[in-house]
Amino acid sequence: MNLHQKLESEIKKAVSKIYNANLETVELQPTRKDFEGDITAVVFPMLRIVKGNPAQIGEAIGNYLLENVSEVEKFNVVQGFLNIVLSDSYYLDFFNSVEDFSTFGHVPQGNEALMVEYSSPNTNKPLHLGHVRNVLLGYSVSEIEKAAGKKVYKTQIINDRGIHICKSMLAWERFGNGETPDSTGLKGDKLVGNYYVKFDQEYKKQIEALKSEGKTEEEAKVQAPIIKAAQEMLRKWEAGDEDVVALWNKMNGWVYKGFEETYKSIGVDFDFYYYESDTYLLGKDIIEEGIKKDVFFMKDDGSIWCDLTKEGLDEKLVLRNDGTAVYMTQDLGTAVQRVKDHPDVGGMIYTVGNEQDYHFKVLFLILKKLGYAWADNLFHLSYGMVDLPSGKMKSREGTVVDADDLISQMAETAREISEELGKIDDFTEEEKEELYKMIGLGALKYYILKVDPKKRILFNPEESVDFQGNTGPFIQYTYARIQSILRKAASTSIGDGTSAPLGDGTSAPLGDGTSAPLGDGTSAPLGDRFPSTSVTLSIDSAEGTMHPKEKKLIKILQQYPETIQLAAENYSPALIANYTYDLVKEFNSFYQNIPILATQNETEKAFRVKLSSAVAEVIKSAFALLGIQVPERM
RNA sequence: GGCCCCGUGGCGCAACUGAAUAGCGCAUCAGAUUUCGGCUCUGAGGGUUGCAGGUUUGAAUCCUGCCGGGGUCACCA
Repeated sequence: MNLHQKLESEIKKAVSKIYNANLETVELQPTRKDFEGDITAVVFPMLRIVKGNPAQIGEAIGNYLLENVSEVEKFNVVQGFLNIVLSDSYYLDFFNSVEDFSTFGHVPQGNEALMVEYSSPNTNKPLHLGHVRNVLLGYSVSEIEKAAGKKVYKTQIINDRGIHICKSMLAWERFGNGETPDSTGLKGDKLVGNYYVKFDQEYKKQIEALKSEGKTEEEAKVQAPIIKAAQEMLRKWEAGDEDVVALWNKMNGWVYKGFEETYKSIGVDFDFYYYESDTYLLGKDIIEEGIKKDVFFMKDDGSIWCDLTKEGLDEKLVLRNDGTAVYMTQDLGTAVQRVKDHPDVGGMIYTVGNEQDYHFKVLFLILKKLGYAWADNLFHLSYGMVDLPSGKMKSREGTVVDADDLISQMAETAREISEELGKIDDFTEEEKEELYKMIGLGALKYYILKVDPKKRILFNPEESVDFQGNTGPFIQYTYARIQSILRKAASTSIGDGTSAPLGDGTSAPLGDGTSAPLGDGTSAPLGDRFPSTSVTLSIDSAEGTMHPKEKKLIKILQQYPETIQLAAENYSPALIANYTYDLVKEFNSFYQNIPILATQNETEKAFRVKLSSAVAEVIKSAFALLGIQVPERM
């Protein structure tokens, strides 16, 4: 039982003892900044059950807690808010109880698996900024769910067949002159993407030509020879035509290689791949099953539908009258197939843009109606578009921000900034490149993940992404700085033995100059001694109090496990990002305001070093949940 | 038009799912280094939370109606 729960039950006890009433719930929240206290109990809701003056009730409960809960040191009541102050030793005990901050807050893996689908690209064009958002979200949510104790299978369904694929195949066949990634030095996905664009250009030309012959736009679109040829190619593919299938395999192979490079560069991976060419025929057996269960019905023309009007939606087609599958059929089939393949899967997350909100609403509803146990644990991780200042991104019109270009551009910006600082002049070129990429990616990932997925992002490539303030590099910088301190701490204690290596002339004047005024100026709420006997790392300096900045840091560290839990429940990397920022901001304030290595008292110094180290571990751990690496130096 | 999502200082975002004086970053202004990394820190100015009602002891948050932006209403995926 954690303290939160303990306080809750003690408050209930207090109310039942004093007022002979039973509280259903107790509202606890962190104390507001400008009031003294750590946790605040809100009295107002109790008034429904307990009659009286909120302030008096708060006072009575406070006194009860003071006597019965050892962690409670004092309290104050403001209006209907009971502000509870916890003792320093409570925080120290917590801090000392954590064995390893690098795994702190992570829950051991349970048996139930969650399948997370993300990326799911078409194989006719390279990945762009929109995919980047998708991939970052999917990967991060996977990591968060893992940390919260889920077994996670990362997967994607690759849209590797269909008319759009045939378009780039046809264009390559006609205009490609046998070009390959090797012969051109282009990444495979880029090469294929170029032919997709080429097809469209040719198609448009033909449409114009037909229009000038007096055809309407509609007619021209249907009659253009090149589109007919593409359709013919699709028919051949479906019939298993050897040449077409060979070409299809060859070109998709190029694309996959290109994709893998991009994924590797972004730093994401997958456990399983599903290909639409394998799954597009799935789902028909489910249709029959659905008819038997009366979930689906047949219309006069033989097409199969699902009636969702009772649920406030409309009727949805699930199978064409010629017996061929539609998008919904495939998704039904694929979902069921996934559980067949991996029976431990108890839920799925689909990372797909919000233009498909309706589709997934319907998909989930149908699966529920069909009675699958796991259908209650489906979540559409829906996210808004990434817009450019020029408007929407359109592959065919070349108005996209290419993922690979974007990554190298971010690294370039990182280089420019890094070189000014000049802290890594002794790095080799490769080390530098790696670092720039780490920082550039950190900026990009954080920029995208810190905002609510539902919101649209306007991405301006001109302005590039910030490196100061609430950004990835700011947090990476703080981590690197802590590492610098830890290196120094290690070298001083190893260097001269442990006896007196620390004074060395610098600490004396510094300690005097800075620590005294700060300690006094900000320590208003403190002034009490904690029992130094009961803790391994206590502070027995002259004052005998924990510095408010230290206490605040520990307080934030303590919130990490619940933050992971909350982020997992809400599928929200943004919560992790914001948490990390709060932690870092607090550390920087701590760092700026009180000495660490220059601390005179040895115990206190060791404590501060350990605290810094813990902060660094948590930064690293939290950033790993976002898929962002942190450098030892930068 | 029906349904869904979004609207918070100039800009970009928060607000622990209904609580105290709505926080933070960028930008602006004023300060801080005889200290461990100044990509830092301390402070100031800047808000009738799109508008109007309603519920509540209490609303950015819940309900209703508008306004603005986006999405979706395919036998495309």
